[in-house]
Amino acid sequence: MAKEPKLTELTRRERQIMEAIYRFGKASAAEVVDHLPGKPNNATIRTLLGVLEDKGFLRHETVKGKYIYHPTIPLHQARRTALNQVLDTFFDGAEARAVISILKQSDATLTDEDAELIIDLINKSRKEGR
Amino acid sequence: MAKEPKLTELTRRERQIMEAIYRFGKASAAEVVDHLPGKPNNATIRTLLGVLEDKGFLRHETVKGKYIYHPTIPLHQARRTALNQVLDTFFDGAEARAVISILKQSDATLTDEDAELIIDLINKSRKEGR
DNA sequence: GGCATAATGTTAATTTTTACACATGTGAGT
DNA sequence: ACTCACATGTGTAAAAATTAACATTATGCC
Repeated sequence: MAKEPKLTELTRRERQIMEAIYRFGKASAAEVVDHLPGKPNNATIRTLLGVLEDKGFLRHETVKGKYIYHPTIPLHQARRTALNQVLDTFFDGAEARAVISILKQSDATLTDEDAELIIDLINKSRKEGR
Repeated sequence: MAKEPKLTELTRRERQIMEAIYRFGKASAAEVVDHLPGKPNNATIRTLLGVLEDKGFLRHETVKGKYIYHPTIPLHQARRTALNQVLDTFFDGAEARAVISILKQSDATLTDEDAELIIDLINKSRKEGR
């Protein structure tokens, strides 16, 4: 079993697998292999799929004898975590807030404050640059 | 020596170190240790710093006997790579374009098309949601 | 200069990750 | 039901990553 899976603490292959599955929403072992750099051995991927399931990142359903894996962490939550990580590392506060605002469109509703901030930033960049 | 360093192909620790250094712009071995989860041994970090330098991700200058490490890949390029990775994995086309547009503010100037796209998306989300 | 403090480089050992061979199980068509 | 093709699970081995011990070199201050 697992508790509180953290997508940031995966090994390289594990991460590659999770990314592939998030891209497609779900995937079988063979499908994961097809979309992974280096086309690793099928058995290798199955091992790691099992590990990821144990760690609580994936669950599977059986369809005609095939295992179809799904992420347990919902897309909207995973994307938020992944993006926060990137923003914290590579962007400063104002830029990060602007990006976050845009993203709220998918999950929830943009607040007026968010929208104004973005518009301000856009106008500012228009004046300065060019 | 190195050739074409790819930030996406780092080990977990290596990645953590690079992230720490991008946050601060530069860092000594001791500073990296302080800001890393688990506070790993100083010697461990120095080994990895050496590896990262060999691989071409870092360079260092000597200041009063201390090594200060700097990323070789400039911030604007690293952020673009990191963000593209996240966008490709977790976001669909329209969302991704909107986010990218915002980011252009830091590197270059926003184009009119970019700005309009963002404003459209904002207005759309305002109408729909709420 | 000489000493204490703090930095580095190197090397080796442990732990973790990755890979694959082999045995077993499931499904579709004949 | 039989068989072929394709899935899966597991145990073992190889490769890679991570860790830290030890020796060396540099700095700052008396």
